[in-house]
Amino acid sequence: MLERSHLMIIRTVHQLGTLTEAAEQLCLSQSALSHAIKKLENYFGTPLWIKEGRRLRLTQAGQTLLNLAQRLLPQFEHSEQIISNIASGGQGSLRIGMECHPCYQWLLNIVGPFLQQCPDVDLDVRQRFQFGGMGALLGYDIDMLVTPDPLYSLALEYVPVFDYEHVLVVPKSHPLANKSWVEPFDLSNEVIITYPVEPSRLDIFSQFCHPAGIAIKKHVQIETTEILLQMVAAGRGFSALPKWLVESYQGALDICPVSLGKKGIYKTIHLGFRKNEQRPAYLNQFIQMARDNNTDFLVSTT
Amino acid sequence: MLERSHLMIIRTVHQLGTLTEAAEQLCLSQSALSHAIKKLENYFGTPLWIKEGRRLRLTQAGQTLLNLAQRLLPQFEHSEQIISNIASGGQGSLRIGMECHPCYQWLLNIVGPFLQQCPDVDLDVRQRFQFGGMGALLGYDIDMLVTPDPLYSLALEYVPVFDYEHVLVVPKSHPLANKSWVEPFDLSNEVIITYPVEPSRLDIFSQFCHPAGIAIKKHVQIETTEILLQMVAAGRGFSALPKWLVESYQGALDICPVSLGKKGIYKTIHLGFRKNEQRPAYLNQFIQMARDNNTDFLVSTT
DNA sequence: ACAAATCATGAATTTTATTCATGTAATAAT
DNA sequence: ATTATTACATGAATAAAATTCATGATTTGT
Repeated sequence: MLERSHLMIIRTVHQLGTLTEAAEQLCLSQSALSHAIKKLENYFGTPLWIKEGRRLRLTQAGQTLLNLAQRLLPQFEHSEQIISNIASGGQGSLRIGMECHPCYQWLLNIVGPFLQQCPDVDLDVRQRFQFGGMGALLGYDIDMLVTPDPLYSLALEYVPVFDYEHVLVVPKSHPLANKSWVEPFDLSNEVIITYPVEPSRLDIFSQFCHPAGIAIKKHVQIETTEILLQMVAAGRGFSALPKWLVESYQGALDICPVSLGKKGIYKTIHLGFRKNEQRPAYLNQFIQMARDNNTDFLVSTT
Repeated sequence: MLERSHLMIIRTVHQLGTLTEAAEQLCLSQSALSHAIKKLENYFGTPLWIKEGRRLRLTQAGQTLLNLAQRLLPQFEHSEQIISNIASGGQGSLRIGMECHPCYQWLLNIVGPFLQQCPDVDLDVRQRFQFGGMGALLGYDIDMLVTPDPLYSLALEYVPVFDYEHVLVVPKSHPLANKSWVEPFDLSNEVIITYPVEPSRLDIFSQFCHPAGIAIKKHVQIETTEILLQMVAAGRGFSALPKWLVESYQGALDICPVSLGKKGIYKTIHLGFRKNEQRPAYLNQFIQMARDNNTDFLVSTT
């Protein structure tokens, strides 16, 4: 029968390229691995690799197994980790997925108190998902999703936990800094600096510029919030971030938040979960803390 | 190390309730199973069941493993099936998910020719999903989803394959049968017969009655199309179905399609797939056939 | 209290996996 | 070309693991 150890063989061989190296990593002799593979191929009645000279190439059957391995092995590993946590007196583990950079900043304020109140819970935060945050939830790669854009699914439910205004960030010295809001055409011919994500997922484009038919001058992508805001302060462009985040940096940098449109753009961070599934107590605890804590840090400064 | 065989033990014991029965189903002696369990519990350092008299109850760790087993074992089984199909000269397998009853009727017309053109492909059609059709796609429970209501996801893509009008079905003898369309208030105080799904997913309610603030007299749910239409013909109520489906029964039953609203309600069946994944040739073949065949059966009668 | 059913356990046995020693084939170096 | 090197395959020997057998302990229903 196809076992987990076989999947590990498939994955390791694929990763290292040669049986000898794979055997070493798997703590097996080369001979043992060779025997094991032969037996597996025999079991299926089809080769899993074809040997092109010294190179190994997966057959279609082998590819199928590799896909399976890459999906299932992480789940084995995670469950084993949960159980060893439980075995050593812990409560369980919580894997949080983040779909936006500002969410991460927000999360940091919740995580500290949570870890203190639930010291027996293992925490893991992830940020890149093959199939998006929703796919990660449904595929059991994460247990909770933090997102400002909850996508509907029958199988998921979302809890709103925090409202904020999404604002334009301009240098304090810029004329726009004195206005209380900007119009889309104020951004034509400006440089916009954002986190490196798809433009379609950036509200400043999808909610503000594009509906008004405004094209910007240039789009620059920067990974870290600090550098991004320093670029803005240096007059290299504008950005768009949560207002609370901008305000927390206002003491240190010459930047200024301005509303996007007269009414502003308001967002709500949601926590997403799989529906119809009994939640561990610590997960409900997390939700509770997230809802309670949602104004504590609005005045904090970095 | 936690192996597939352990997951099978967990699942079988949970399913049958006693170790003795489970051992039999697993083709093991009771003793062997007992030893295996003891070893596993030893490995994790925590019991997986607590014995309450003769009854077994899963611990939290055991519950974690049962969850894992119920998610992973079907995937093992499916991959093994695919590979044995490949091994015996086949091409692969295609698991199709259906989110609506009319889709099923539509699918039947495609499946026949497809099986003929791809005799080496195993086909499986599924209709109930724990996390909805989208969840089933993302969770690798199915490879293709047939749905008239494609839900957006970054990780999925949809191909429209067939347009149809969703119409009201009334008995031929009813006064409404002579009108070319009905208004929502025509349905107030009427009985509506539908397939047994959530009312929110039924277009006659969500797209027609509810927006107009119309409440119906009674909602009856019936599983099979034939019986449902016989009920309509017998004057027991109205229903709402694809026009082509109604027309295919008009020869046999005294029923009549009537448009919902002056403009009618038009739907499009979509095929959904995981994005960013290389598709087997037979899947593209299926899509092609689905798009080509989409008018062939509009004139057929049952 | 007794019979029936269920699970646990240690020792014996069988099965399975692994290693050792060696062979063969492909590639790289001289 | 020849030789050295690296990588994989194979059969027999060995080590490890799982399974059975025989039996004892515990719970449940009558």
